[in-house]
Amino acid sequence: MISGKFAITLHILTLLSKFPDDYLSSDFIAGSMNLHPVLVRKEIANLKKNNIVESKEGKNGGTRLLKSTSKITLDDIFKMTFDTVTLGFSKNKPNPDCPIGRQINENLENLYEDINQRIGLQLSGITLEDFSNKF
Amino acid sequence: MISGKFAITLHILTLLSKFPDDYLSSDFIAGSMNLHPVLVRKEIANLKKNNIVESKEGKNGGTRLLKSTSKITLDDIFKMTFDTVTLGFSKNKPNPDCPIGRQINENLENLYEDINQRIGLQLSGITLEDFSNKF
DNA sequence: AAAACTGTAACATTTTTTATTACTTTTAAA
DNA sequence: TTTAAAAGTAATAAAAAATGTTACAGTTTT
Repeated sequence: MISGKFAITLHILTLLSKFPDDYLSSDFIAGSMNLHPVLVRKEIANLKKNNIVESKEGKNGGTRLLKSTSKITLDDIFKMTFDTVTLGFSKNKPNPDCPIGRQINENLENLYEDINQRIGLQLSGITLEDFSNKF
Repeated sequence: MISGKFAITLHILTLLSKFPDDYLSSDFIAGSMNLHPVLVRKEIANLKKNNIVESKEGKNGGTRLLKSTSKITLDDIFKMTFDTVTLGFSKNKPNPDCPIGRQINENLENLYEDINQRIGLQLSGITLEDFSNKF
């Protein structure tokens, strides 16, 4: 999965930020986004791996934030849910005998690296707290 | 089609820039990227619509640049091949009774608009000539 | 013990992207 | 003046990616 992860994860975290003391169930969270609870749990698994949230199993279980909303940036979320933003590559092994084909992907890669650096910089200036305050 | 268009179009234009006086056939171009000629012609149709290239039908026909490589920026290409860069949305109609669900897409949209503005700014500083010179 | 959860793998479905075919039109050259 | 080599384009097919579902094991509270 690539697309969707960032938006789902940010949605989850925004919800958690509004109830910092409660364990929210994947069913409750899924209800807010009209999504299957299993997909929510998959993204929560990723958040746990990154020590952003903790979960409690069993009855009355659920998930809550581990870190302060002011200590989580959108760049953190970007990095843990998205590889890189790209505008596409030449995917069918371009002709190695053509000087353009031979180098196109390398040059695209360089370009996209720049783009991603700028996006990272921008997103690192926005905390989950900032984002959550918009609601 | 969304993905692929930018990379394919940039590849086409880079090739054309290396032979500014020749009409290159879609078959020749497709050969450089190991792609079906029909897909190449589709992207060329888009370039023609934007007055970047012209084509000649019939035997010995093909496509060539209409504009100077120093007058075409990567932002021009971005704008004509890509809607917007996003990190995804909540696509299943999030719950309108949830304050987060109700507003999530609007807030994501705002965020992505910023991202796209910055990408546009960056790409507008790179001409086709600049890019082509890397080969 | 029952109920309400999480965790996760396997599988199914849907959507998007990419590729192909088929056929029309145009032009240059033999 | 016929043939070959090209573009243009619509319709369809195939492949890949994303998303959704089921099923079931494990955990914790009541």
